[in-house]
Amino acid sequence: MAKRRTDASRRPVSNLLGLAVLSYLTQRPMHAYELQRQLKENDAAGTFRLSYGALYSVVRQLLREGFIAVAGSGRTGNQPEHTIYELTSAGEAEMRSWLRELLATPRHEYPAFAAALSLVIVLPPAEVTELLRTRLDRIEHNADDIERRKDDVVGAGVHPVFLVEDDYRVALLRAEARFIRELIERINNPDAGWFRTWDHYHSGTASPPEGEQS
Amino acid sequence: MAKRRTDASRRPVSNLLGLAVLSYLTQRPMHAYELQRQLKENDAAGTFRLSYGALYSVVRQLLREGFIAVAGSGRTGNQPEHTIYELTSAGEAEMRSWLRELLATPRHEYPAFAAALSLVIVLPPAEVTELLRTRLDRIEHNADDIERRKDDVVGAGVHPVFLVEDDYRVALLRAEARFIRELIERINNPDAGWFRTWDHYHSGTASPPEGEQS
DNA sequence: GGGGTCATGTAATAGGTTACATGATTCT
DNA sequence: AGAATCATGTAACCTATTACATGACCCC
Repeated sequence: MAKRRTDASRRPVSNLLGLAVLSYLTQRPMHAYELQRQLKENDAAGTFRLSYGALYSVVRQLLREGFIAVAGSGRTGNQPEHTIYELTSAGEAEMRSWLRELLATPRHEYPAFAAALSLVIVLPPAEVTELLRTRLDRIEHNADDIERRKDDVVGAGVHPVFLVEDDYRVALLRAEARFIRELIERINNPDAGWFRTWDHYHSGTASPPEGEQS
Repeated sequence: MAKRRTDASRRPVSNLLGLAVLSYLTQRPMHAYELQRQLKENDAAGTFRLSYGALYSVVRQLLREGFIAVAGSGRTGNQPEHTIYELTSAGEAEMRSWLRELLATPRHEYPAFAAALSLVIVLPPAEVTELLRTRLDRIEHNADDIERRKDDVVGAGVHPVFLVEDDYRVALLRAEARFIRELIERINNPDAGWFRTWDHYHSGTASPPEGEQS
């Protein structure tokens, strides 16, 4: 139960897998391997970065912070024995507070595509256009896949409230697709004069990416 | 120059800060502190997760992989001496290949909000609505801020091609705002029957989040 | 001339990823 | 009966974050 928040605003367990674990333990006590199985079944793997090593890590952390506790041990068949964990009341409080924060407060994230865009000037515009077309295709396929899968699950009787993350993903992917289409337009519209800037960057003594430089 | 890719598809330096460093070094050799200054000036801090510790780490890795090389050392005034790094041709190749990949291939990311949405059923719908309203507000402010800042910079004479990341961010934020508005509608539309599912989850022996369970 | 902030890093720690281990089932 | 996969973890390694260090310069 080590309380040592350097920064009062940060949570003692920061990995979001921890939140998933807490919420799954509201159902009933489980052992680590079972948590993994459940997470996989609900393909939470699309939402949480899930690896068995990480899972063990967060379970240890949750235990250290007193958010979960050992509820005994068990064994199935002749498989290795395993430790069973249960949610504590501190853990339930943490889960709620964490969820509230995540819902209400947008956090600054660092999508890889934004990074790439910020440096895009180092590649020639024709190549960039080509690469963007490829991405556009893939993005649209991803969105279609998610939608299809979701429809299947809903068709199988699951209420849509359990699949809002999918809607969210699709909304973002569609928005990205629109953005890319417009970007391709802008790059290749001669009136916008992007080619000139590009050429200038490549020929002269280059000014830095994003460079507002003398 | 340790080459040890367990998985052929993964890059030996994975931190995106490394890409930024490579691209900045195309301009001229620099030392680590100067890189940091440049990155801050172009507020790349909004795009790359930037901390001085991480920067040093990445520089070491790039060096180890032969993507950059020591180009001597220098000193300004009476300040501590510093090591100057330059881009190698391997480094330039890596930078281009990396950029191409980032542009063409969408990578699966794990936004915190998606995680929260996937567990949203554990909070009562009225509270969720309230929290979402708060987020909506903040999202819109964020988008406005980015746009304003971008307009300022463009107004100061920088070509928009150097600020596409901002457009991208704004596009995603606006899309998220739309999504949240619709979600609030859906939650509170009695015809959609979300309340019933919610209540049922909270009353009975709870079924798991996302639960397609017997 | 003392207090802050700039310039330049190093060191300690903790978190996450990956590889490895090993007995039980199940499949063919 | 041997191969593959399941069930259950532990250990090693690498990375990233954070704290600490220390001399210069600058402002009041």
